Amino acid sequence: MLSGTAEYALRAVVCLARQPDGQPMRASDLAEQIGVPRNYLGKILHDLVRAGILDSSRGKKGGFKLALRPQDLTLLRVVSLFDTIGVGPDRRCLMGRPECGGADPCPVHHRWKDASEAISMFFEETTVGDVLSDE
Amino acid sequence: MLSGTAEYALRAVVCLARQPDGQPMRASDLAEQIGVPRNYLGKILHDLVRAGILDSSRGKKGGFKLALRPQDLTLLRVVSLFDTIGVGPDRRCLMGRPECGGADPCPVHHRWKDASEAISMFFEETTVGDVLSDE
DNA sequence: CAATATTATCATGCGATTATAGTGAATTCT
DNA sequence: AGAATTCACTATAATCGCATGATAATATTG
Repeated sequence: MLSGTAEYALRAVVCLARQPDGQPMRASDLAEQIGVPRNYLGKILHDLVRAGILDSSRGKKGGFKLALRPQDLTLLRVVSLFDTIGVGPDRRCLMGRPECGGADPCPVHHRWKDASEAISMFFEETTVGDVLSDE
Repeated sequence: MLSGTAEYALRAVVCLARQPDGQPMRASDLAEQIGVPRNYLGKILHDLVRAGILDSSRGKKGGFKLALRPQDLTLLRVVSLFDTIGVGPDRRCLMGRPECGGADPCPVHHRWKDASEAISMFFEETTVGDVLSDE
């Protein structure tokens, strides 16, 4: 449902959003806290920086921090860097019928569309702020 | 959203369900019809046989056929052989909190559950018979 | 029984994802 | 200035899913 890499990214982002005053956090600490191999997490964090989701700073008091307010960062923006969520524009019918679309849907087309859109909507509409809301 | 293998299996099963009188179909014919590499499909079909979804017979008039009535075969039973759909019993929280369950859900737990259950429900409640219903 | 057709199974290659190692560059502190 | 710390980047290895090909086992037919 979600690749390991995407899930790591999500946890890292949420963990950073919990930092008081947006204080930066070192990659090693982050890796230990969320249980992800240190070097691998480094690569993921770097991807997040290049996407503008995180800011990084080097040196003694450096680390990673969120570049946006949590409530402005959707889960989709994080996850879509690593996975393709939901049914893309070129996604064909579940049953492999190329002609299955608006005009000539297969019997299960609508039910499948509803279900898969529920997933897309979740990632589109949920923000990191929502995840934090009760802590 | 669904692995290639699972999708192949789904198409093969649907194709077999369309056979008149449950006549067996050879792996090669099936492979050609649904556009899947012959040898690879053989492996998938074998998996379906071991799961009790298909019957196979060797020799001159052999082939594969459904072992159940289409309306008694859910898509979940086919797909779950190859993919894990939705949130299984041991599936941890989306955010990686081991304690996230019924009693102490994280803020997005319910929304995530609703969305992912829409997918599970689709596969659980849709049968091969449903897919065939308009032909 | 022999010939043939078909599934069953194993061994292997390929590519994407996942993970590791190591070097270089920037920042901070003394 | 110099040392320590930390991210940036590249190269490489390990793992897994996907796909192919060849061979063995089994059933049907005559």
